[in-house]
Amino acid sequence: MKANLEDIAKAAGVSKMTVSRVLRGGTGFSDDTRDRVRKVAESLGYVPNKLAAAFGADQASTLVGMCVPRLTSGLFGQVLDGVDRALSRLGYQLIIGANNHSTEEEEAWVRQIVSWRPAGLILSGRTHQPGTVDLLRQAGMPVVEIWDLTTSPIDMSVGFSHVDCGAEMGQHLLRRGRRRAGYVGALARADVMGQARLDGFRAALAEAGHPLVASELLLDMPGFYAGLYGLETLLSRTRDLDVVYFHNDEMAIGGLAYAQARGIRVPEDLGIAGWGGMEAASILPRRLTTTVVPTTAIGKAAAEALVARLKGEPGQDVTVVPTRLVPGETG
Amino acid sequence: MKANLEDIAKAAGVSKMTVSRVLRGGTGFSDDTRDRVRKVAESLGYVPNKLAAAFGADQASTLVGMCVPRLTSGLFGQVLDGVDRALSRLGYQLIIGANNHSTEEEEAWVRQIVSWRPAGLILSGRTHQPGTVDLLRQAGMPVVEIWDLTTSPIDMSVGFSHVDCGAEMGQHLLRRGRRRAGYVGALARADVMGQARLDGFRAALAEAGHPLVASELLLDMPGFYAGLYGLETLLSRTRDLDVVYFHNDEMAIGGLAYAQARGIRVPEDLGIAGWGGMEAASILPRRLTTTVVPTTAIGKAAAEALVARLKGEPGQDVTVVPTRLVPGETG
DNA sequence: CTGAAAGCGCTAACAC
DNA sequence: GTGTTAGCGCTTTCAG
Repeated sequence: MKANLEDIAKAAGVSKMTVSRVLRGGTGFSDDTRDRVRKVAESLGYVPNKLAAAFGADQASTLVGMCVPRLTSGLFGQVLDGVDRALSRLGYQLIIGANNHSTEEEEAWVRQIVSWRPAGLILSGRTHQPGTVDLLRQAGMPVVEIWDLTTSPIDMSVGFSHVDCGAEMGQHLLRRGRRRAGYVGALARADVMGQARLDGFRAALAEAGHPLVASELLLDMPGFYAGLYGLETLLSRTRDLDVVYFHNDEMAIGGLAYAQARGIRVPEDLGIAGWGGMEAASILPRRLTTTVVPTTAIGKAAAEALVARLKGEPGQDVTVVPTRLVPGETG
Repeated sequence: MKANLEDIAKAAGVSKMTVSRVLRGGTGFSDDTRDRVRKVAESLGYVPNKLAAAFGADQASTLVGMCVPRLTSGLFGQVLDGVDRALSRLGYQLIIGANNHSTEEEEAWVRQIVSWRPAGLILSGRTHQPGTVDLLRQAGMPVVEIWDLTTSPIDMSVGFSHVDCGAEMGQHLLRRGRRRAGYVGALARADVMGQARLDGFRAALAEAGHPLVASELLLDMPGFYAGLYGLETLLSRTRDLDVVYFHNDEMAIGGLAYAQARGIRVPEDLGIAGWGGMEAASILPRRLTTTVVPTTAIGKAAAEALVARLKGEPGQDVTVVPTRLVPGETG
């Protein structure tokens, strides 16, 4: 990794500046010069130094940072995919981090990343440490908050309302005749967005006069086994339920497995509903009642909003993406 | 984002160098100076510029690049998680990219990332473009190839043998009395590691005198629905199978769903086996026969091997991680 | 169309 | 314990 612009310039008999212009595909050089410079660069195995470029220029790199709650979440994997595709197409590189549902960890990550002078940041959720918000406002760098809708973003927001998701599901289950609902969650209270769905769910039920009967908030990660175990625990406390809403589809599918193992008929004896819209929900023998979230579209929209802002193009500060309740055969 | 070392130096009445030493937690300053500098830095809202630091120092940043086949793969999400946890603990930041199972896309990504002068790179798979290998060797930067075992890595390798995975599963199914096996894959031939499992599987069957009866290689992503559809397609061509090996667990579970929908009894009428060890495999009414891959451990080992190399600590060039065939109730 | 000069913010090396 | 000097590789600005 030795050759730099100077080396190429010498070998090609031009100045550094001309080499720089040629290699960045600018204008202001003859075809002859261009060909000569390119050939020399190639033969020297030149690799540009973006560290120097970003530093020397105006301090803004083509790095974009993105912080997600967990890297093992299937939904966030899809969001990341949407972001990555859009960003790499536009010439940016993606730095990622996980905050483990902690705003403190998020702040630590943001401090690290901001010192790389990224072009922008994508954060998950609307809840942050005050210090994080101060830092980002002061840095004046484009920030997109995704996943959870906020009407007063730090800068921009792409998301949907978790409260509404929960409320809609509550109303749907009530329409289906369910009257005694339970809830199985995970991550304790660390996941504010899961909490928001529970809040919406609870409020919708209460409003209709059929309040939530019982809930079980596990400490675990929201996986298949947690759902199975969570339903078992919930039912050991209260048998008298006619439907259970789960933190997400993985857990709901775990709940389904428990019901099947115990001979509990779904949906006859017990309704089951999930959230997220994982692919497996639609191929189950009985399709899972769930809320489909447009994950990849959110990622794409976030990346594009960020880049639009960087290019000075007009764009919306708040983008609401629609979720869709898909009635299945389980509730 | 205005304050720099100079500003702090002036306000604290010391030199830039002293500020630099204090802020990096070095030695060579009085307690008094330290406290004063820290206070000033804090009050000025100083954010260090890693671009300048990495550039000015020795050209090696604390950035680590990692390229995975797909960001939507659950298994790679777990690997990323392992890498991220280890790396962030050690003070590095993670740049990611997806190559969509294409070595050409991988090379384009590597060229972008190398120009950020990362401390090291983690690549997935052992197959790369010649240009990629040349570039990396020339750059002399630590590289860990993960997932697919190679005894002649570019630099280091952490993985296991996909051929062995397939062979083991073939032998296991033969021991269980299966004689007419089929295979359902995805991603056509783009996924060389899935191909390797098929190769191993096929060879084990042939060796025992019960060669593979039929296989169906879909173009799709290896998901639940692809598995369902793939089994349907395979069986429409050949009814006479007593077991089917799938590209991964998602697809196997999709196959299970198809069998259930069609009244095909598993494992009586048809055995089903997957690969990967996703959590859902173990909570199915009939636990899926599969191969468990230590995803997070691979990520952790890769990150640690990289950092050991950076610190000049001795380490192994090739780390073999064991996979484990878990006999379930489906095959 | 091309080049020279200046400087981005930081750190290594050395001097005091 | 602290300061000075030099320079990393590039781009911006301005001059020709």
